[in-house]
Amino acid sequence: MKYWLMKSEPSEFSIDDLERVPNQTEHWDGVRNYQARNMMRDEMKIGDTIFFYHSNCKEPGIVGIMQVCRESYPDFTAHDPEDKHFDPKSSADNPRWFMVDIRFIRKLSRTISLRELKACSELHELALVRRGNRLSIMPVSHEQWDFILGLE
DNA sequence: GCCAACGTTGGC
DNA sequence: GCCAACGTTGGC
Repeated sequence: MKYWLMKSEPSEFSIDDLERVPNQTEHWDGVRNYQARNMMRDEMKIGDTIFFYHSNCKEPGIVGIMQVCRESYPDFTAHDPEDKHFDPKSSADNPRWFMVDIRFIRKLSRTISLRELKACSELHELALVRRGNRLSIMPVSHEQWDFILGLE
């Protein structure tokens, strides 16, 4: 089983939104970055666990845990001209973008902030805290996962 | 709202 | 294939 971190702007979709959604399950649509897509498409497996990260907000940080409950399939929002993430270069016949479904596991008892994560020498290899990082999906090692949960 | 750091696009 | 221009991300 692998570990991941996925970012979402809480003004778009927050951990509270995920907790409220039917079955507490949602598709992770809208990823339009090849590196992130490749990880979802090729590496994410059912049962992998994921940190839910709030980005571009007042207190950026890890706020919860979720789990992969359906492996990759085409991101159909790319084919809807009305959708914010519409991509005319993707089609149902030849999809360019993929997504997985994820299920809410739990909220953390507190936000583990980016500021706090940056201050931990144990996490210097984590893509999230590396300079200029913009990846919206990234792998987390088992050691990093346990360390971060130990901060809670 | 600013802006640095990226990724993508497209002319050549 | 290079690279300038442009668009986006996301912390601050």
